[in-house]
Amino acid sequence: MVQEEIMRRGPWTEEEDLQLVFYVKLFGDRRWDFLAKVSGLKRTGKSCRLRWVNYLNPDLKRGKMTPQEERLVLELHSKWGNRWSRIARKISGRTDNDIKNYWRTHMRKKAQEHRKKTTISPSFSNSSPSSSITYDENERNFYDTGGLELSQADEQKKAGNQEQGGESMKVYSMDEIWKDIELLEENEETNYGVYFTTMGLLPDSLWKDFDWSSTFR
DNA sequence: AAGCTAAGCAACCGCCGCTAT
DNA sequence: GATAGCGGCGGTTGCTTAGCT
Repeated sequence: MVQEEIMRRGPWTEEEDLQLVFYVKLFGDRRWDFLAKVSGLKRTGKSCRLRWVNYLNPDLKRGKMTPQEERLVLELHSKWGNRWSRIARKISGRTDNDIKNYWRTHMRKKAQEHRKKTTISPSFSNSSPSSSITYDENERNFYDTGGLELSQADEQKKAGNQEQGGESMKVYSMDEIWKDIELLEENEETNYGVYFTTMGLLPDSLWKDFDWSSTFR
């Protein structure tokens, strides 16, 4: 008879957090399945890893992205596309999830600005009055760029496909869109210094109250 | 004050690649 | 070499909070 252990799902409780931290300190942050079992947490190894990597790891930075970080994300994303973990490794204290979430929000905003622009100022759109691109498609285009490094091969393939596909509607390349975004960013650049000096990192109560120094020693 | 919408964040899912057996 | 198990990654979803009407 197989005993199916009922796994807990959803938000983590403070007790679970403390328990996980304790066992990670004890056994390290590698063997997640083992950790999940030995800790007695009714969570999967994956869930434990995710909780640690995205929340409990004391090396994580909390709070809003700094302008420097934002620029770095933009730069690296234009280079690597949606390789979130790779980007995250270059930005200390930020997780792939952080960056992914940031990008999603950021791109949603940009897509909206872009949409406004195209409705207010048709010149941007190279006068394509009956553009059949829906908002969702626009949003996805903004969100899901391949990155320069990774997409070059794809772009070549796509170019070939377009030729084969014959007549296709006018769609703006990501290069065009990115140029536009970069222009926007540059125009905003002068404000960054002000934001940077006034912006602090605001850890939540857990981080304030928890004695990490004694836990990790 | 209540309702609505957007933004932010945490967590899950499915897939893929690596590794041990 | 085949394969099962695990960790890691990217995509997506859903809940909470903040801001606006």
